This record gives sequence, C-alpha cells and structure tokens, in this order.
Amino acid sequence: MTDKKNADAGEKKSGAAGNFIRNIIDEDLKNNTYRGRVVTRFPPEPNGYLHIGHAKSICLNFGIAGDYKGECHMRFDDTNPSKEETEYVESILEDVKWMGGNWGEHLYYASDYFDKLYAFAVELIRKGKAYVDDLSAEEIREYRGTLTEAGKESPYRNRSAEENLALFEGMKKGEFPDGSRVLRAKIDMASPNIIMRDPTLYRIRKTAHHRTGEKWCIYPMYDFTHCLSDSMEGVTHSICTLEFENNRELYDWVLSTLNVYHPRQIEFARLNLTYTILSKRKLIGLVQGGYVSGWEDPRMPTISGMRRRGYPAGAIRNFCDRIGVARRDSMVDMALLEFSVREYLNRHARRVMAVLNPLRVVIENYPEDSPEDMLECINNPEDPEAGTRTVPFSKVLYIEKEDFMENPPKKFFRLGPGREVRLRYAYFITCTDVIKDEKGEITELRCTYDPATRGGDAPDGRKVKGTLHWVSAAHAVDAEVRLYDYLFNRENPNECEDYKECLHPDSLKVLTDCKLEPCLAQVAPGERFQFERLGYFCADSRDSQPGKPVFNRTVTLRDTWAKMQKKGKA
RNA sequence: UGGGGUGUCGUCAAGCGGUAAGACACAGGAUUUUGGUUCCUGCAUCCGGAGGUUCGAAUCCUCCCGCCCCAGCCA
Repeated sequence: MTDKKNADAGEKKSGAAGNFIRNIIDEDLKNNTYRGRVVTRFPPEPNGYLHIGHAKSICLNFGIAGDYKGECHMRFDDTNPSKEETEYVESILEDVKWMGGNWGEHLYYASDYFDKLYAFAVELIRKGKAYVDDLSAEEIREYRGTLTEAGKESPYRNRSAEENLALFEGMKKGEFPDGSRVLRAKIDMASPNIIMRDPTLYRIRKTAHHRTGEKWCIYPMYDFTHCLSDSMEGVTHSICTLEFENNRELYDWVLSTLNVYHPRQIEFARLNLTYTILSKRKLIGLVQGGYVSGWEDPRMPTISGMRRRGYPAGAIRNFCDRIGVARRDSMVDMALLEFSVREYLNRHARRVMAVLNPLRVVIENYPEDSPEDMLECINNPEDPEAGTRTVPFSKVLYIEKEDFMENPPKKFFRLGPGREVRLRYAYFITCTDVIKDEKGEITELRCTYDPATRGGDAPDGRKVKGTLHWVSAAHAVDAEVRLYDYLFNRENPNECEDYKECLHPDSLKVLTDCKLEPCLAQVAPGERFQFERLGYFCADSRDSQPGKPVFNRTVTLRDTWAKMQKKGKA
C-alpha cells in the first residue's frame, strides 16, 4: 500500500513512516514472538458509516499488513442486533475497498462465532469463572461500587457450575425475558479497574440479528467477543483506540483464563480534526436531524462523504501518513487534510475553465462572423502526458464577476475600466465601457481585443499583470455548482453546548447559473477537474446528468489574493 | 478522592543519556499565460513545572501541575 501511495503522490519518501506500533512489531519479529507472523484486523461495528477517523485505522492496520507481508482481516463486530444494519455493512465494505484495504479471503463476522463463543462461555462456567446473575441492570450498577469505593458481590455469585450451566442454557433457549438475567465473569468486585468488577459477558436480547436472524436471543458483549475473535483468527497485534485501554486487562483475563492463543492489544490515539466532529453518535444526529442530506453529504467527514466531495483515496492515505500514530490526544488541523487533497489533485486533475458567477463581456472589435477560433489549452502543466485540448473563443464571453472592479485598488491585477488583461490561452483585452442596469448593477462589459496577442503573448513584449479564465457564451455549458465550506464554524465543535448550534450556516452554497467550457458537457460521475483559478471540482455522483452537469467543489486553490484582502493589505 | 494513560514549535510529530528531525500553518523573497504550482529563506538556546543524579538530561530519579479514559445488560 505504501508503495502505491507514494506512486500516487509522485513523491519520494524514505519508506514507511515509523511509529511506536511498528517499533513493537519490529521487536516482536526480532524476538520471533509470533513465529514471524503479522496479522492485524479492522473491526468496525456496522452501526453507522465509516469516517476519516476510521480511515486512519484502515491505513494503520492494512498498511502494516501490507508492509510486513502479513494479513489484515476485515471483521464486523456485530454483537448488538439492536444497533446494526445490513446497509452499514455494505457501505463499510465499499469504503474500505475504496480506501485500498485488501482483506483477501479474510472477511469475518463476529456473529459467525456465536456458537464457538457460547462454548467458551460454557467453559468459563465450568471453570467457575462465570455465573448467571439475576440482579436487574440497576442493581448491578449499584453493586458495582464507584470510582473510589469497592463494589459488593451479587448474592447469585456463588451458584454451582451445574446451576449456572442450566440457567445459561435456559437463557439461550429464550426461557427468560430480556434483562432478567446476564452471564457475568467472576473476577473481583473490589478491583480498582471497574471493568474487572464482574463484567457482563452475555445479555438476553430477543431481537432479530441482521445476519443470524432469530437464531439467538442472547448476545455476547464486546469484551468477551473481541479478544476471542482475535484469538481464533490468529491475530498478532490487535490495534484499537485509547478508550479501550482499561479493557485490555479484561481482554487478557479472558484469554488467559480460557488458556487460548493470546494476541497483544495495542492502543493508539483516535483522530480529531478541526471544524468537524468524528463521534458516530453525533454524526448520526446530523443525519437523522436532517442537518445534512445523509451520510454521503459532501460536508460530512465520512469516507463516502469525502469521496462524493472529490477527495481522492490516495490523498486521504497521504494525510494518514502525515498525521502519524501516537498515544497522546490531539486535534489535527483541517488545513493538513486540505493540503493533502490539493497536493494530490494538483498532479492528477485536468485543468478546465469554468465561470461560476458570470459577467457578460462583448469584444467590440472582434469580427461578428469569424470562423471557429479554437485555442489550444494545456490539460495539466504538472503532467505533460495529459496533453492539450482546444477551446472555442468568440465575440461574446463570460468572465467571473469578481474579476472586474470599477474602482480597483492598486494591487488588484484584474480587469477595470481602461485596463488590459490576458484571457487565458486567448487574447489581451482592454475594458472600454461598463454597462449597468437601472439599479446600477453591472450587467455587461464592452472590451476590445488585440488580435496580435492570440495565444496569450504580445509580440511587442508588452506585459499584463492579470490573467483571467473565461468561457465563450455561445458554446457554454450550463451547470449547477455546489460550494462547500466547513460544516462547523468552530475549531472544536465539541466545545459548544450543543454541537448543532455550531453548524456553519453557509456550509453549502448552490450556484445554478454557472458556465462551463464545452468539454464538460459529458462528464463521468465522480470525475475530478481543476477549474482554473478557482479550485478542484468533482462531478456529483448522484445528480450530475449528461448535458446538465452538477459539480461539487472539493477544495479551493490556495488564494493569496483572498488572504491579502482579508488582512486588509489590498 | 480509586485505577489506567498522556504532556516536545500555532497544529501534528521524531527523539530511547551526547547537546531539539520533518510536515502543515505562518512570514518574507524568486520564477510563473492559474494572485495556482515550483523554488529559496525565516520560524522551539528549548522539551508541563520545580528539584536531583551525571562531564553531559527532552531522555534517568523525586515531587508537583494540567489534560484524557473507566461506574452500558454500547463498541
């Protein structure tokens, strides 16, 4: 994966970036801890769409497997039927694949292990290490104690193995109602680690499972399922996020108590990104509350949202490489993600011209009935192999409204009354007149052109400061363009009382009167371009139609002019 | 106030007793038919704080401080 990634970005890197997890693996390899094997896994719960935080985990787990010639298992942690759906497993599979994750034959579901898991639970009971508890959920909570006080033992804690076995089987057979009993590990109610105070292993839930249907009415908990799944699959390094640190003691307890193959759990800090949220619960809230159009809304930090927005998988991988892997909590600057996207697209996206807010320009001295004036344009200056194309020029054109100012300041290099600029790949034009409507709005510009400057260079060596993009009115393709901005207007939306209050009101602007150069009439869904001087845009995978394209703005170009204006230097 | 973690540039992040990598951001400048790209230059005498060990400490020891996680029959 790393090699591919480097090729994608076209850059030379000094091999895969090291991190503390790779250091651990190197050490294990040196000591032959796992007979030279490296097996990781990516274990999402199918209860939502994957987001950029998962992308970090995908890059980590699949990246390590690839670099060490090991394997990475794709495994659904589907032990809670009330939250999980098939729609989610489908989207997850698609997203992981798109990110470049290759699990080969290793596609697993924790639900496929239910029989084995049940057998392990029985074994635990036989060993006197698990018991059926009749306490209610509230009672269990009360008995658990607090952070500073030890808990107390359940009165059902010392049932005989026989009784526990019978009861557990009864649970399995559906003889008891939801919530009436649970299977608990018998560990230590006074443990300073609350997770070790007789954790629940199985609960009764008479709910159909998206894969096992009605077969089960008891479902294993994460802590019991995950470690055993890792063990059965022969995982060597079970990489998860920091919040599972406290659970590691239980992970180790289950495996050693059952005396089975024992992988090592390693935790790393999850990703946080400025101007967005990465909590599944909150993301679901945005979807269900209708604050976005769905999980694939281009403003969402979901993998599918970013894909629809136009972020290339290779750019996301480069981003994941750059942020590193460590154990300290951090908040990565969204600017780094955008940098990765621009860097990638700069090398891969064809350049075209598009006018988002059109202003009509009439070239008065341009012949009315001239033959087709086709101008040659470079498709990508960063990639000679992308070749060239021709674009038609004519007497009536559109330029960008903001490329003209009636009273321009000194540092404004664009068009103004009496000023001369270059139309990219075309001619120098000079503004001779400004036409306004009754409200004083500028509706049209009258200009003259210099036929000698065809192609964009003046034979007399005369220079112009500005170069504008343009589209011939007669040949223009009408389009809708959606401009996206950050979803939130706060660097850290989690600091808001209610994260929905911090939603950026202008995160989406729809422009319906855009003019594109002719070659854009037929674009494939998802096709990406650089609209010169504006940014990178991607044909919407849902709404773009032949002849009536719809584009999403992926990211703007760096804009030093906008920066100058903002700082008041212009 | 129990336990588990963690504190190195604005943001990420290397560093593992020999005297602070790199990236983004930011600020200058050069080149430019995208105010894009590219290219130079600058940007932590200092590593949460205070002591100590050492010829030498971000790295070892002690104490203190901040932040994160854990009391789901969620994962």
